[in-house]
Amino acid sequence: MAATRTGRPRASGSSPTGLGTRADVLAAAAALFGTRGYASASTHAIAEAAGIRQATLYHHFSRKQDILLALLLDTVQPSLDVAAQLLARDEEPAARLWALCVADVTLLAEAPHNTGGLYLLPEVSDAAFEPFRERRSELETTYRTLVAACGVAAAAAGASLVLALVESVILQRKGGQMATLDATTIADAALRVLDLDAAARERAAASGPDVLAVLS
Amino acid sequence: MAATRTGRPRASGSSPTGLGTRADVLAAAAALFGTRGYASASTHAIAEAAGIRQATLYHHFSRKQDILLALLLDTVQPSLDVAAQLLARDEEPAARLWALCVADVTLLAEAPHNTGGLYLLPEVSDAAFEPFRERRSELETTYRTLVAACGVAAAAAGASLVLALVESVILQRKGGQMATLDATTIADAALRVLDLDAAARERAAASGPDVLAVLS
DNA sequence: ATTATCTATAGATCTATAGATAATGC
DNA sequence: ATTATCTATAGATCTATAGATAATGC
Repeated sequence: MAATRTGRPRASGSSPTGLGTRADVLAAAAALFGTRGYASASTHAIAEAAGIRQATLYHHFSRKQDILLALLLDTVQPSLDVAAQLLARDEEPAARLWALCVADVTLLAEAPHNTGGLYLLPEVSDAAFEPFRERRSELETTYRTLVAACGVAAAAAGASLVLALVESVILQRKGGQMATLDATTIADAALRVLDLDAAARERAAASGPDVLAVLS
Repeated sequence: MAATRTGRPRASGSSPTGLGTRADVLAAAAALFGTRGYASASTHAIAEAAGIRQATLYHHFSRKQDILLALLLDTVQPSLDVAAQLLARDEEPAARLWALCVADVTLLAEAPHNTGGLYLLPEVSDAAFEPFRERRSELETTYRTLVAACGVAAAAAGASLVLALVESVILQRKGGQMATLDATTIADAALRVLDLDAAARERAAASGPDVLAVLS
């Protein structure tokens, strides 16, 4: 059964991830883009970390930019999926926002190689990454919608602050510090930032875990 | 009086900033590092934007890294100055923390070319930028000290969240959106994140502007 | 004489393509 | 025959240095 693969074998070693060459390249690139930067992470260095020769990259990705684009899309998609589910439900908005924060913090905290931080690369403003920026913008819209539904007047400003708290995990990981903040701590903080009253915050934090539990 | 400068004249035009070549280079580099990234901003592109030839850069900076280092240090220094002054005063900690937040948000919001965001470049983890990282770490320590003095038990976690709110200005500017959040809004949010009681927050926000006013 | 600029370039990359090779699949 | 890898390389960079040049200062 063990899928024997077609094609010339690698010169040295085998798939570091054990998930195939595409996954090897993505993992290697995620690590290098995050630590050295996009342009400084050469296709040669990525290939070496992936256990293949430089030119073999181009059998899987036609341009270097496609590697970063794939990483960005793979990272934002799970957040978008959670956001879409929460937007469609009818629990209290504050409870759903709390659940969204917990889910996103968890995704960011547990993603290998801190891929959540890749969107901070200046190169992401390049036209090639527009498909990512569009989805990222959808995610922000969901935050804004939920914040508005919580009764916050300045929803855009509130959503910015909430997102800043959620993404503080990225900065924590970048700093190399142990993530001392757990997801619920940040979600609780988000509700305080929005200045919801104590009763509403307690209800949200109490029912939030149930909302989280129904997500697929 | 108009200081006629020595040295061969430029081939084309004159100092874009009007503040001399070093300032021209720093301004050009700040813009390009922020929009294209460190490695992708070639010394040729920086020089061109500064109105000089590529090789002339090296009369002012001996390595490309020194340009980024100068930008990073110039950006963090004013924050450190404010932080040191506030740490030495004896007003209520919450009022001083509020003032620090307002001062830092203002610096980040008004800095030309969003230089505050340069510390997010992956290349900053290189050994060459250790002098910056050390000062940056001092700034974080000041936040942590003030947060602890506010009576917050988890001071490190609290300081992380407060810094995330302050630095949300950087992300706002990166997104190209108009900065809809003003400094006091963010400082108020910081006190809520720390879960200070309403009376303490009101006192801090009331006396914060006076603390801010005495800073030199 | 000193300074800040310039032109020219060496040497070291780095991306992407061309074409060969070594497996499996039919 | 198809596939995934390999080797080799063209062409385009990019950083930093060497040395010339055109100003002012003494």
